Order: sequence, then C-alpha cells, then structure tokens
Amino acid sequence: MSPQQTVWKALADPTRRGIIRTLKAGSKTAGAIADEFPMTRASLSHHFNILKAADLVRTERRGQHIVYSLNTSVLDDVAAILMDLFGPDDKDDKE
Amino acid sequence: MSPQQTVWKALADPTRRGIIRTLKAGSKTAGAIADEFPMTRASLSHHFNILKAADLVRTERRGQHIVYSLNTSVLDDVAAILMDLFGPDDKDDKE
DNA sequence: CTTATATTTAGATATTTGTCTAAATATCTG
DNA sequence: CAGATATTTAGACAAATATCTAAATATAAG
Repeated sequence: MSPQQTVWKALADPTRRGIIRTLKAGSKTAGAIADEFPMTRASLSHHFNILKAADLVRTERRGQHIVYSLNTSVLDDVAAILMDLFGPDDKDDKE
Repeated sequence: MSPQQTVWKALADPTRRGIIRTLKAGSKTAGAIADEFPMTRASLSHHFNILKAADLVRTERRGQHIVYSLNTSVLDDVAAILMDLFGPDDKDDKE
C-alpha cells in the first residue's frame, strides 16, 4: 500500500481521528489514551499500529509506559494531497 | 453515519480520489469517466453513489448521459476538519 | 413501437476491517 | 526471582467494502 494510501486509511476511522485529536493537546501514554475511548486496550493498540504505519504518530518508551506523540509534519503532506485533489489545475508551466 | 464520516470514507478509496482528480479538469459523463478506470461501469456507479452521498460530486442528466461535476465547496469542510485535527489547540477564548 | 446506447440497481462473493478474549512481552518493585 | 502494572500480539468473528455478472431503467433514433 502506498504511503499516501496508508494516511487516508488511517484518517478514515473516527476512533483514529479521535486519537489524533486527543494527542493534539499533548503527548500521552497508551493507557491515558485508552481511558478516553470505550474499547479494549487491544483494540486501541490495533489503531495505534495503523497510525504509526501512516507515520501520523511516534512512540517513545518511558519506563513501563509508552508515550504517543502526534507527528504534525504529516499535515503538510495531507494538505498537499488535498490541494492536488481539489486545488487549481496546474497543468500549465506558467500562469 | 455522520456527514463528516461519509466524506472521510469517500476519500479513503484510491479509485474515488482518482475520480475526483479527473473531475478537477472539468465535468464528465459517467461513460467518459469509466473509460479512464479499469473496472466495470457497475463498480464505478457504486463509487459515484458514495461520492454523491458525501456531496463531493453533483450530477445532471443531459440526454442519455449523466454528467458528473466536482463540488469544490466541500474542500472548505475538509480543510476545516484537517485544521481541527492537526491545527493549533484553540481551547482559550483569547490568544 | 423497437432497437441501440448509457447508466444504474440487484444480488453474489472474496477481501478487508474493527472489535473482542486470551496469551505474551516488557518494565518496575520488593 | 516473584508479583504487579502497562502494553502488544495472536487468533477468531461479524460487519463493511469493492468488485463482478446479470438484469432493469431511461433516453434517443429509426
């Protein structure tokens, strides 16, 4: 699957968008995130994997905990894709 | 399914993003679009329905043909969602 | 009215996806 | 080391998805 496609797939699920939204406020441990979502930690872990595969989040082990952080640099990529989809048709070299 | 979610789901499929991309160059009939994608017209019609449900495309009958057009106004919505996901945390009333 | 063309709908099927439970791994503490 | 806590992995399963073929609908042309 193309890197672009992994991002779209990752963003297509509401739980994963919720995870991104909660990480917007700052990095959190897997457990702290899990406390905010009504599903098992195993299910959340599955979503974490998909977000990591899309490089939307990064992880760092801190003792027993694993801290998740939002990788905001991917925003640029997503924005570029959106412009490609909806933006002006830039067929010509000059305007 | 929430309106927002219908948009995300619609954008998650590469064929549908391809349809959006081809419509960026201008409106086209269902048949003209179908000529560009290696699948049956029935399958394409399925994708058209999903794009219509998300209000990403509009249709107009012209004789035997049905003309599909891109609804660019949804770009604003998608951009807003993206900012909500990745943009600055605007918890406070004042900056 | 009949035939041809354009498109959609209906129904079937294989694959993917989101969730769960149970088990495994990793780290800390005594 | 042994037990407790945190997180992930493995495997199963129901629901959703993308695709196909065949049939239905709508319009145009003779």
